[in-house]
Amino acid sequence: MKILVVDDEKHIAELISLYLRKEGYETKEVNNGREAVDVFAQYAPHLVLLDIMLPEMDGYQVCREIRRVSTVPIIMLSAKSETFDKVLGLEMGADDYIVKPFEPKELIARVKAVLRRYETVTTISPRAVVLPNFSIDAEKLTVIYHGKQLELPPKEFELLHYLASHPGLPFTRDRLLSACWGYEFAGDTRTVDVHVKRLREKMRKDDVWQIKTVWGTGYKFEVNTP
Amino acid sequence: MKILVVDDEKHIAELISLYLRKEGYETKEVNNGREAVDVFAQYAPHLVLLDIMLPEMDGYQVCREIRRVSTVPIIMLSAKSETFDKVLGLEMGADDYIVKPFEPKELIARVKAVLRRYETVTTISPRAVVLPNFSIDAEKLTVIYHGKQLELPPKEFELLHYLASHPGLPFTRDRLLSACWGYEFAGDTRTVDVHVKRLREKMRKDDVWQIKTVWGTGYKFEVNTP
DNA sequence: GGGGGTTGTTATATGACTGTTATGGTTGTG
DNA sequence: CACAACCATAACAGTCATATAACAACCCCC
Repeated sequence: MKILVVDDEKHIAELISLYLRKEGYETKEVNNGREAVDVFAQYAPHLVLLDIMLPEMDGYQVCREIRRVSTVPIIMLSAKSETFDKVLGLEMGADDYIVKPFEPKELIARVKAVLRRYETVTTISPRAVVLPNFSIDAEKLTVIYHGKQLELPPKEFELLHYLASHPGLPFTRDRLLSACWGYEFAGDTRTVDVHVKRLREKMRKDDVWQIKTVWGTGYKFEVNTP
Repeated sequence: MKILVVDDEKHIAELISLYLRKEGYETKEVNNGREAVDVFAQYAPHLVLLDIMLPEMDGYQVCREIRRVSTVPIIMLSAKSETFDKVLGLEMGADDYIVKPFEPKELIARVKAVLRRYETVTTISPRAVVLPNFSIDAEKLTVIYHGKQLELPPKEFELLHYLASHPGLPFTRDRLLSACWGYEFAGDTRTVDVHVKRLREKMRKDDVWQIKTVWGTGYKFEVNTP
């Protein structure tokens, strides 16, 4: 389980990291808001610990940005002296919050609780897809790929989005045609091949995912989990 | 400060309006959901008071529709008898909620609280757009562009303002037409193209932002963040 | 009424995207 | 190992969305 720790005070971020690593989590630390958003897309963590007070972009804004593309659980952090608005935090999509200073125990307990809660909820239909160096924002109709914003033509976007929304599942060409082109599409099924090719040549070979050919059936979006 | 009051019972809407006007707010009242969404786009209020039970489209749906295009604060209203789902309301992006019947005092207090919170937190208000060498003041209806005050025709201004208020989000021509022209506009969608062209030729190519064409969809305002 | 500026429409040009086809390569099968 | 079925690729052509330009209608303020 990967956790992204966002705090402008380096030693605090490191301290938190330490607690989490002790519990077997993998962590990454960043110290400002903009970086948090960027690193989030690259790192694709399973949980985000997010301080409110940050340079450049505050925690609420970071939270909202992340929520644009992901339903990843977020825990907000705030110093006791800062006024933390719970309603606002929840509105922006935070899952829980912790007031600093906190006991290591409490931190771990909340992290575990949120992850447990999240586990049960997110099995269905993500409107946005997030993987390391790859995320799809269905609302903005864009793909963030290795830090760059990729603008794909409509059909390619739909196809990639559909496949990526159902990782591991193979689809027949007919299925893909009716899903992305519509039922009334009467053309050749080779059309799908061509679009897959076009997608493939825009993507690197060394990603953790790829569009695989399922011989005799069609295609699937596969994520390697090493 | 403009407040949009949405309630299907006319006399209740009027009553609420009365309280608010007494406090110096400008108000507009509508009595059903669909109208609320349309009027919202035209009226561009600073806050929305939104009843849950509405004909045609309930308050949750209206809330979601508004959240598609704006971060304006929204306060939900519900009769005590109705089951108001707080979580659902917050998920849809509401900022607060009030149970009817309520004291005028309470209403005003919450309105003020939400507006205050909103003011302090959102560094970029959707009513004013600020970027390097480019800022829009929606109150004064002016654009400051590379140090000069640019006088744009009304329609061009509204279009630019609407797009710039939602950076990164693509809009269909129909959506732009109803947002900037009003829902009664019956003309051709090509109208939008022409206005975009006119805006583009008034702007430099080397700005940090631009109006981008989203093929198959419409247009978006994009800010480059290198 | 006349003139400048604004707005909406239309026709044409341009170009992006899409689908088809042909060819050659790959995979599985007997 | 040969064959058939299937798939990858490239190139082409068609289609559709958008850009552009030119015109017509409108408004409003003198």
